[in-house]
Amino acid sequence: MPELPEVETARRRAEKYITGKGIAGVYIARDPIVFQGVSSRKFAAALDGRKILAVKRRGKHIWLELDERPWPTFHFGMTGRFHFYHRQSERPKFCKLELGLRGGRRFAMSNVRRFGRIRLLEDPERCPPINKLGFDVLLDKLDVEKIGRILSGRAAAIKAVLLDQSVFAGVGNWIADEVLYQAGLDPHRPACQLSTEAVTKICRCLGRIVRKAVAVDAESARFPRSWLFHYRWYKSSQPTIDGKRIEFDVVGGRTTAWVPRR
DNA sequence: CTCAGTGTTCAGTG
DNA sequence: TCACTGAACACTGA
Repeated sequence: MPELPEVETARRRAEKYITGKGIAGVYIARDPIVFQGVSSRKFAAALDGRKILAVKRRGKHIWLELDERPWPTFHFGMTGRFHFYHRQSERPKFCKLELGLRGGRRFAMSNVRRFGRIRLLEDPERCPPINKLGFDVLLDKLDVEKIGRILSGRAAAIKAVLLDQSVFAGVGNWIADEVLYQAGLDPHRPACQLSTEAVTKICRCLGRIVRKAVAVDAESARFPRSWLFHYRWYKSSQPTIDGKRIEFDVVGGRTTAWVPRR
């Protein structure tokens, strides 16, 4: 589910479905990994009876603003999802948290692989990990000069730096590869060697890709046919795009699909 | 049966 | 302290 467009889409759906609703009934799964050891009693006590005022996002993190603190804060990991439904019998598999809402609706987060996290924070925006995040393409203006300065101090491959949440909040593996493909840049290039022109291109492509993905509700089938995204998954079959071979390397610890120039 | 995966964090190194 | 690398985390589906 989980790069910026998917997370923003989940945020919008949640905003529409649960804003203004009162919480009446909380289910918390016993899962010390996802809840990082915070007891289910403490969680339920913090949420039950509260009113949901807003649903906010920064990077890949989402939190609910309630009428009283602390506030629940979600990270999807690789497999986290939100669910919206009415009957308890529809509770999803691997449900970690379910809120009953006044009026009969239910809201839940599931997480198969347990890389996701649900935290209880006094002030999510000012607490780690959210206060450590860098530029969020949708919330912040991408300041090319500032970003250029950051990149000039990083010797790691640009692909690795694109994945660094303290620089580009919300960018994940497919967005990083898509940006570099559309910008015509080699993912192995040390970030500090990029020209101003290359940095400008990265910022432009990043903005365009994320906005477009959000505009189609992060439904990948509606991403433009020209995007590398559609061709990158068939690793074993030597895929091509536009007649050019797609290469697969591990860069920044992640599988990287890229197209050598010419 | 084996392995990779839309992610983060932490230990270890330089 | 900082930048960086690689492993660990947990589980499913190809």
